[in-house]
Amino acid sequence: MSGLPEPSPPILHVDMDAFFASVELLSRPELRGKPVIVGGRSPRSVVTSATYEARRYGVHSAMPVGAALRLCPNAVVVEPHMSRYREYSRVVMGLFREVTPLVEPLSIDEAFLDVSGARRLLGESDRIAADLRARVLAETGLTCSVGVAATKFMAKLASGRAKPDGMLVIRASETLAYLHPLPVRALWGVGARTAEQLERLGLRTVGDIADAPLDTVVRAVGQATGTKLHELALGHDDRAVETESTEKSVGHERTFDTDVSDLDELRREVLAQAGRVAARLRASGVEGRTVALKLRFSDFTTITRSHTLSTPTDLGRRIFDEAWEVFSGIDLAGRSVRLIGVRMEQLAPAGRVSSQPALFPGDDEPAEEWHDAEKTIDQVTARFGIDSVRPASLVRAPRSGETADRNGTRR
DNA sequence: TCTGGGGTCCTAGGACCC
DNA sequence: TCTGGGGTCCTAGGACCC
Repeated sequence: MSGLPEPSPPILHVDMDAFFASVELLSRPELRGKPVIVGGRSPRSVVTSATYEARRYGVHSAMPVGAALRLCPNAVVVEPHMSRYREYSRVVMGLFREVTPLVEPLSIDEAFLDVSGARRLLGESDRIAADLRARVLAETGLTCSVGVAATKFMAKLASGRAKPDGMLVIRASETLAYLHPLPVRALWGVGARTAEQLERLGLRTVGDIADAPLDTVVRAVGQATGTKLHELALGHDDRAVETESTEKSVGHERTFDTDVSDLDELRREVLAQAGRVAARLRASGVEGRTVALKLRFSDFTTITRSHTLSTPTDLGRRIFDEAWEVFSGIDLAGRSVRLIGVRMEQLAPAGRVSSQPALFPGDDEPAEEWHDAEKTIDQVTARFGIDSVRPASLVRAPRSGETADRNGTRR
């Protein structure tokens, strides 16, 4: 190595702290400092976000709200307001884009930033990160944590370890020393199952994976995952920050408060979901070719059945017809249904109307029932005060569990 | 008060084609 | 005649992430 100072690492990973819960605290300041859980009101809802005061009791995301309350009986449960979170997401992503156009949103509350170009103008990346954190707080009242590193994976790892309200820089020269003592679970893509398989082979730490022959890792977890993990463990990750992404599927699903065996009720749910999926496809300007139906039974076994159409569609009627056809082919064997969902896959940009050979029967004059479903969606959106000026295709019905909110628009 | 809802990616087998 | 080999599409399930 030369005597030149190491350049500051180019990748930032920004992660909002307890995002949903923190947004709720903005409108309920009296709850600040208290254990707060964001979760639905239904008996089967889970924790979607929790303040650090609640986490101290062992509460974490995806935990049933009931279980969380047993751990932390004083916690205040707040229902989620997705549209509000989306709005704050839009604002913070906008702040990120003032730093660099190279922003890759990973989810509603986190993003990668490539600041390799911005450094010239804005200073070293740790300085950029500190300024950005201050800016986000000043503009939104929300805190975030930032990881700064040479690669995406290391930046994400760093932000996780900086939480909450912190920042961590891992220089390229420090990567392996930092990485290798960590448990395999720290690798991106290693969950409970994969960790178990790796540990069965005596691979306990990231360093163990780095030292193991690639073959061994591949045999344990498969070709793709094995290759990826081995690379990550060696500190290799050449993925670029991608500003563009294309959606691969659009779906809705619902877990019933109590299991359902009534076919009419299931049919109505599929009808409503097909309509919402179709509306979202149209809003995104895409059509889908594969209709997938998902069922989860009382015993939690889950199946999916799909069918690929000869031509793509963004019409609720067609999606419903196909989904219900698929449903009819399933032997329920007397089981009742806990969850049902409809998803469209194989998405592609919608063809121009003129390229459509013809409307399908019923699309120009919807069946009575179909018409009712569309009306229901319109009523719901109207009831929640969604801007009626906006074209219908840009408005979607609130998700179940999502409460009334002024702005129900997507994006 | 057992286990959400939105997704992505991978695997594996069979069909089908060349 | 005992059966090749690769590529692509479709389908089902599962792991994982936030």
